[in-house]
Amino acid sequence: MKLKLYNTLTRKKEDFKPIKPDYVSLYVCGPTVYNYAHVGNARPVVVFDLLVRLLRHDYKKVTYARNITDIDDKIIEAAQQSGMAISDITEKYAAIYAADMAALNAGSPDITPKATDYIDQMIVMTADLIDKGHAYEQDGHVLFSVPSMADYGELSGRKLNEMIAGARVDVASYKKDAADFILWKPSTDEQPGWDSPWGRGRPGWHLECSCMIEDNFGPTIDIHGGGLDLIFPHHENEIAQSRCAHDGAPLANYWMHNGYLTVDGEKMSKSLGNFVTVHDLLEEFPGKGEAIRMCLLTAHYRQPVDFSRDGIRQAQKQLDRWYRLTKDVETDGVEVPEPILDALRDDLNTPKAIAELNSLAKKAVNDDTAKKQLKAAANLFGVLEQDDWFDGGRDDETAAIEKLIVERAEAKKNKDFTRADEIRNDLAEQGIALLDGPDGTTWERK
RNA sequence: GGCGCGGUGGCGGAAUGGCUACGCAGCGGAUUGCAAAUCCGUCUAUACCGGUUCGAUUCCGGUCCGCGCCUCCA
Repeated sequence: MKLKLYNTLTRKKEDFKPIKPDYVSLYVCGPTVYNYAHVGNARPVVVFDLLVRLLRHDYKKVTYARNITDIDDKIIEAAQQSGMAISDITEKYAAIYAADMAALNAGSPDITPKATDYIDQMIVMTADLIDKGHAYEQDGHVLFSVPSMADYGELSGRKLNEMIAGARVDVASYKKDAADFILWKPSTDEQPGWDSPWGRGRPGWHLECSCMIEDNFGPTIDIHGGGLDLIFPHHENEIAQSRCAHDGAPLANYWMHNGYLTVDGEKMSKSLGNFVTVHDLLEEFPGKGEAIRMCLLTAHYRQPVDFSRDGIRQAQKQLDRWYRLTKDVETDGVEVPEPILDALRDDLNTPKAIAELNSLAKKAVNDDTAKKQLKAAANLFGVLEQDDWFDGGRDDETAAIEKLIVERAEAKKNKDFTRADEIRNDLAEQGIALLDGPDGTTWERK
């Protein structure tokens, strides 16, 4: 089966055809680095990581870019409040972000462009848009002129007059039209800034993505991704900038947007305060990043996922079972079974793929080939990649546990079940479960 | 006000014009010194009202409920 993707631009599932037959270019909007990422922020990371794994399986070459926004008013604010230098803040949180996402088995993108490395390109594009009549300077600001673009709103399906009626916006005095948005804005002496034809200033939010895509890929990429909340205004404005700078060439042929992570049915967001950071969650579930990943993939990516610890526990149990089945299994040369690939090729139908994995797990009980296929397929899914799933991380305790297991075996031999159960219960209190099998006793950390 | 998404069993969550996955939990059994794990079996669902149809959970219309976006947001 060929890959099908739901395209936000057409609101339909479409057959995926990359610009070049063997190559796929993909750009996903990344974080603004001024604090910890929450679980909702992690959802697109996991979703698009899975897409990239599938694309790498099906295509010869894939280039995956995810940017880092390291210049933004929120970062400036964070610097003022903390007294830290801006670069210290952005480097610190970019590193934490990378580590937290890696714990969810989300691989590093091929390219991680930083906004501050693209200031020159942003100035060039801004000047170009002014030249082409799509932007204007006013009071030290440069604004994109939305009315100058005939088909503005194609992605979000909005019309200009409808938006203005919404009027939750205070229209700034320097805007000619309420919908116009900033390409470049002036900086005060305290604010970070770069010299430009319009004075010392800094770029607007949307511009970096347009420039990074142009610089790394050219005018048009295959897939552009991000969360649902980026459709408007961010992606709409990226399209406006890029298409007006590139004689109307599309910015991306396929636009993909993941649904929200919710908490009690409401969107998890920093402003609502109902968020849990990935960092904290990893401390709460040490060594179980894969369970968090799995939990995020239990629902189809365009559906909402309601966050709960119980969901993570459920995912963990599922993984426990798969891990037990594939212990010491090698996957050399084993192909991922087609039903699982086809489920993923159907617009990333992860629940279907998980169901197929489970049917494979059922078969794997007494079938070594199925065991290998299960592991290979799970690896494509981005799970079953840890060697220390059950005994993660605490080497200092291992010797003590094994010593108690020996003592208990001795006790059992002597029919001293009181002592044997005592050892079992003591270890259980430390979160260690003992499993008596035909070949002796093994243990798992819960 | 404008635009959009969704309501499936106790819970999570797919799919489909006819026979409704899969997982968790529950229940029964096998196994076990006990337990866990494992295996076998098993109960429960398509918000409401109309329409189209031989047949609708699926298509159409309406009602109710929940959520989102409308320049901070993944």
